[in-house]
Amino acid sequence: MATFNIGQLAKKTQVKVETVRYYERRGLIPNPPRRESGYRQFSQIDVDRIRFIKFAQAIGFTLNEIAEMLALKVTTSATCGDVTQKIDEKLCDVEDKIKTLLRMKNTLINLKKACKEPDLSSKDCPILDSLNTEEYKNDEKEILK
Amino acid sequence: MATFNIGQLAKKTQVKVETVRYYERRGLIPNPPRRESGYRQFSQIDVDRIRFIKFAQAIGFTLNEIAEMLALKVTTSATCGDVTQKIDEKLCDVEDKIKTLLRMKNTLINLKKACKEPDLSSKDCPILDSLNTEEYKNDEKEILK
DNA sequence: GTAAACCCTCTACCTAAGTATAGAGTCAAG
DNA sequence: CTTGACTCTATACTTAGGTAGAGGGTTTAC
Repeated sequence: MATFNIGQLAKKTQVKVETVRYYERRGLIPNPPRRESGYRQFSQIDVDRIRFIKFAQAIGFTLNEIAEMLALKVTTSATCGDVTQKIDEKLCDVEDKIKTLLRMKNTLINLKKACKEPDLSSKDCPILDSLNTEEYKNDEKEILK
Repeated sequence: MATFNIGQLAKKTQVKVETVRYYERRGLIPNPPRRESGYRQFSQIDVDRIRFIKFAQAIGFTLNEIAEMLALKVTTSATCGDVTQKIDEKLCDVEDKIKTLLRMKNTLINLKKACKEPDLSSKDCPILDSLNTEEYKNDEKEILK
């Protein structure tokens, strides 16, 4: 089985060398065997593992959550349902974030409408002006509810 | 004009005392006058300022960006257009984030579909199993593009 | 056989937005 | 006049996910 050094692993996975060592410290990849010199020896399994980590990150999992999922893999009593439960939790997170961002978007659009005259001096800008008035507070309540 | 201590300001704005001092250090609120004892004296203006900061944060601006906007207020040459430009930039940020989250959501839904049998042992879970196969990599490309 | 490129550990640093703590001084009520 | 609540500064710590550098050893190609 082909083995390679940390630099080659980093290249294959598009990750920095320091990041690989960081993942090892965090327990996200197993402690690799070492050569006489102390050089780490990696294999294809580690490549797959790091790609999995990067994929899971890209869909919104944190490294802690990824560690939990990887732990499931070695817990023989864990079921497929344990994994789908984590997916469901993450789905809720993602949906909440989307809702919040949509509310932000609406508020920004409303602010923009309120501020249509590009040549008004900043003194007269309704947004900066709101610092001295109560006007934006409706939006504030809107966004926080 | 009524003045009050930092604790009262914090209460009115639902912010921690340390956070008020932090905002002062960051230049987000002006250095307040002090009593003989060194106690800070705040007024309604500071209440409004902190509420503005919290509002702007809630719609996605960072403290640095908020500082920039506050700086516009004192730059007499700044126009209302300068503010709408910042709003537009933030609108793009927010829209990008929404797009990314929607892609994440789709991928999560697809993963969930792939993993329908709640009683399969984790050995057979298609997601954890993907660690040893190439299967999830299509999703990976999907999400990264 | 030597120089470049690589690897090792350990420690510190980065962003963002605070939060916490120690040790000291101040204020208000009883 | 004392006690408890408040405030002051300064410094360090937090989370998350890395990144950077110092000071050394190793490997490889010419």
